[in-house]
Amino acid sequence: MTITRFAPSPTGYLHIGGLRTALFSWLWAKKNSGKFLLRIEDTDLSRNSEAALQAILEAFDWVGMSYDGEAIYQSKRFDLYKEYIEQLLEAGKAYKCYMSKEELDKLREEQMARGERPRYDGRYRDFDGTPPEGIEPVIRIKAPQEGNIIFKDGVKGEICIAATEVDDFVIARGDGTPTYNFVVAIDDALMGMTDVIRGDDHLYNTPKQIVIYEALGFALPNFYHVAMINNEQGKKLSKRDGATDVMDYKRLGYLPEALLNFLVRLGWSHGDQEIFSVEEMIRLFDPKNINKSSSSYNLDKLLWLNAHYIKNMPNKKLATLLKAYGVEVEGHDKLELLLDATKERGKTLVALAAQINLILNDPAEYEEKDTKKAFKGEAMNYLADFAEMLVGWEKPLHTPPEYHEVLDRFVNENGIGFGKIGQPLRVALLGSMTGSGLDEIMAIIGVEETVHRINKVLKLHTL
RNA sequence: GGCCCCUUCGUCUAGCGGUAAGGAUCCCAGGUUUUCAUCCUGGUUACAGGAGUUCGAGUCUCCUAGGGGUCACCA
Repeated sequence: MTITRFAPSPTGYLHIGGLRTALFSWLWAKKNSGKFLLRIEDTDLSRNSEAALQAILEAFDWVGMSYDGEAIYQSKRFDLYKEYIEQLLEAGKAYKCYMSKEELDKLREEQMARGERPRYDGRYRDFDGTPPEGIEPVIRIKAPQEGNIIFKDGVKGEICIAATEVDDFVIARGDGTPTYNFVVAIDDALMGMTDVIRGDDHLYNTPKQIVIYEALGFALPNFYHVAMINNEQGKKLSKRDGATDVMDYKRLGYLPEALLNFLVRLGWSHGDQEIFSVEEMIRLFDPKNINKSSSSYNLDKLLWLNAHYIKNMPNKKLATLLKAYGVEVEGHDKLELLLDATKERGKTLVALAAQINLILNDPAEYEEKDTKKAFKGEAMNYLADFAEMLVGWEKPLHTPPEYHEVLDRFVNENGIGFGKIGQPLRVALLGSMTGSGLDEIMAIIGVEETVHRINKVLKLHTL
């Protein structure tokens, strides 16, 4: 069975890049009817926050991803790690190092001064003398001192790193708490991980973890290192580049399906296909199609995807979502008409909400330029006459075509072009010259409101 | 700096020794639309550079350049 995981450290919100690796892992597990597990990497007791964990779960929930079983907290497994440390110590595969921090710093300084790479010199590797007083020793793993550590990366191919690049790194601190690379290896092995999909920045941790796997006799999982997401300038993504918190995208009016679709195409592809439902992603995803190179993101495409998903979303669902953006239209009797008339114009839920508000409320202000253009010549007279025609209309007025008939008659009777009444009417109704179709707008707000908005304009412009 | 990884239109990407180097987005033009948007049609733009292997290279090898990652008692 395929088992994957997402292993965040709870130090902040869920990053957009983190969501992508989580998505890849999740998809791969789902595709193979396997399991996707969540592990919280909180071994650094001083940096954890419960709020951060909640933020991660909230983001997962928003995009519709969920993990199997219970989340595993590394901070609750210290006893377990201790056992493995003891085991390694007894087997002579790890040892206590009594070097003080000061000594280590001094060593590094000397090495740097000589132009060497700072690394532990192994001075306690085979130590059997009397330990110095007053030092709480750290535990170091005995890493191989020669040869290469070779592993097959599912994305990058074969990776070969000289053993000399990996020194006897610390697996337990002076206070006895285990360190990152050690617990990752233990937990991935114990949790039965078959496929580890993670960021490229972990590539150099892999040989270290392999040292642990081998010392403990664990079987290696498949590793996949996904290249980073950069900003448009090709630099590391930072807060200055805009939204990096997944939940920011919700606030900005993006749909989770659009975000996932955008993310899945960042570094992964399936031929020329651009649009993927979650079901399709699950069916089609395969890490062998993950791109080797890093990608930079560009919001244009996300915006296009978002517009696509908004356009194709059932109105009822849209109405529910819109509530979070200050638009309450669920009970509106012209709901279908209202959303049909607006959803092709709003690329985000925020923009859509603004469109809807524009129709539902009489204009708070009128665009100066459009006003000048539209309210000239006979415009005011036409508007007044049109309002009159609407009020005196004897046939029912509910649907757009019924309103269209009024407009038609008006144009014919006055012998004018559509623009003569259309432009002033649009500005009167919306406050600007762009927007949804007039027939639709009138059908949505009704005769009374239409006349009200016309009169408001007449009053303003006859002063 | 050492080590590792990467390099096709501005951006996301297809390509898996023989293609007029394809798609998407963006941008531009035209059409549809009373406006705007949608939609449709068309267009501009790319194999980082240099050697080599080969009848033939975006695809394989090497070098150069550029970019990224990593070198903790952080994760």
